[in-house]
Amino acid sequence: MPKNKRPQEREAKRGEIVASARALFMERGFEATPMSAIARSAGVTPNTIYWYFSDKDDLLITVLDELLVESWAAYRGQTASDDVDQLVWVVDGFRDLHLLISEIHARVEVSPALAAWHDRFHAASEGLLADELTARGVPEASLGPTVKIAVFVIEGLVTHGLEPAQARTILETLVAGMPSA
Amino acid sequence: MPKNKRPQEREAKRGEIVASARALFMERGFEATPMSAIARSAGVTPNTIYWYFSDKDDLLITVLDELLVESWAAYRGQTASDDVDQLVWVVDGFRDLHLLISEIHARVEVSPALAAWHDRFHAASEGLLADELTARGVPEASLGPTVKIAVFVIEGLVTHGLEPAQARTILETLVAGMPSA
DNA sequence: CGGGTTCTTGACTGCCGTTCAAGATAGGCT
DNA sequence: AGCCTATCTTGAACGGCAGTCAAGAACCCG
Repeated sequence: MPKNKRPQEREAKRGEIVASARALFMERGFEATPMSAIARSAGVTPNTIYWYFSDKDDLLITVLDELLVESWAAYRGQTASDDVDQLVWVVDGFRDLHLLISEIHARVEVSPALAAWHDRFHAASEGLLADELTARGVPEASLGPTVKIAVFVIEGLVTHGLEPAQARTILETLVAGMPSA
Repeated sequence: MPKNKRPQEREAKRGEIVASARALFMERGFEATPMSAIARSAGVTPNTIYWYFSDKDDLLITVLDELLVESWAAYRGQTASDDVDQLVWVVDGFRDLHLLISEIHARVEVSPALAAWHDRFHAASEGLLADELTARGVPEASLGPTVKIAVFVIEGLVTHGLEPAQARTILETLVAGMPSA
């Protein structure tokens, strides 16, 4: 195309690739989705994807960033009544990402770029949770460990696919055991 | 070989394959270990492995069973002073398995055999932990959720590779928040 | 010393992520 | 108008992977 191809068209095609990848990654998982399937779904040859993304991990990270931005927006617009309700809401939101979440944790050991994304994600969400728990009266001293525990429980609930009812009970027990001022 | 080849030799070769697989799986992880590397390390052609094991997952499950038996024996022989010490001991034992543990959770979604193993493992270890916590005074009513929380925290600590000191602090906070009689 | 089971292997298939070099496209410049 | 060149697309190919297959080697039992 032209020297300065209108970035509109470029971004449109790029966006289609990301959308296809996102849908397939969420539905079948990362490893189970070949580049060829993403390409087919986006109406493109596999090679074309490599013009827009350096490799499959790069595409995954782009998808994850997109999901992250949307989740963040949804979180801001969420009506958090109870403490437990808030955690339940988070777990519910992650539920259809459980395939990806498990695979991310496995791939972190093999893809430095993904490891960096994972670290950023944890830092951000733990910071958010820390604010929330501080406001709820968790003392500064035990804040760090309490945040980690909550994060690990959330991850466990999601990756092990526990039923909503059971997840709620567990989160209630978790909150009941949190240190308070 | 013979009709009834002395099972000694057969088991010896099978054992060598398992030992090689175990070492490589633990060192590099499951996905990063090709069958060819296991074969080379065992002094065998890749095809030979398929005489003893139906596929790579079958070999993995054999390795995991072996590790499980040894862990169980070590657990029985362990001197559990404190509550926290006990959990710290468990986390320490799992530490060099963190590659495998992450990969198991991802592969559970794709390999029914591995999923079955994972379920059995959780049932067994949660049963064990339930006994332990009951003896420590956790009331029957909140036993289930408390066990799940502990398991998820242990898995989180292992897969995220937290430093021993940090892990201990987190486990202390966890135990402090457990319901008591 | 044959025969049939147990074991081993070389050759192969199909799929994967990724690379490469050739081609198509179309604005900017003269 | 017509070339230049950067941008984009693709067919073909590579190397590595898990797993299959059919031919062969090994060796106890009759």
